[in-house]
Amino acid sequence: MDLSRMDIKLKVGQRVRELRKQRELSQEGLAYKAEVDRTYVTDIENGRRNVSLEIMERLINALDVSITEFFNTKEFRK
Amino acid sequence: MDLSRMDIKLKVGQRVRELRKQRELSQEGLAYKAEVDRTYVTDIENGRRNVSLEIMERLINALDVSITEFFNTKEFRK
DNA sequence: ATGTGACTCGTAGTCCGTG
DNA sequence: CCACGGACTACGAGTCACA
Repeated sequence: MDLSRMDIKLKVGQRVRELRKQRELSQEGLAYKAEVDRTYVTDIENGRRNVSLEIMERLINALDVSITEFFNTKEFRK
Repeated sequence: MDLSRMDIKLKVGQRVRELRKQRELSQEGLAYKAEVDRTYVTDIENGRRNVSLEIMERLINALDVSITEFFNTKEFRK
């Protein structure tokens, strides 16, 4: 898979899923912590939503990671 | 200034401005490269807009920096 | 427990100006 | 060159029934 050409929504979605699983959270659990709808998390993880900064912040906080860490993977390094 | 409590929109706005000035671009020049509206860049830099991922990607590309690097500052490390 | 289509409603994002 | 405002359109936020 060519990471450099993958859509940013997909990259973010995969990163959310990766971190969520590391924390052993369900989509429902993450949704609760981030105060968003369960089905919205599904959409985000599957790259179907063009999320805004404020939602990103809530997800990242709920995943208990810094913004820097969230984007510190090879997928985001181009 | 307490960086940890500063809103993500303000942090992003400041980072855009910082990188834009390093590149010696005007807001208009950046807007042109990122294919967004001139007035929208003003609002973003001043932390008034809740930008989406796709617009973020366009701005970051226009600033010629990776996503990882964009968020790799102490403001985003919490 | 996750995924999907179809919604409503507010705001993201554009375009016209001003000082 | 930048900040700001008004008016507009497109799309993100947020929810639901159903699978």
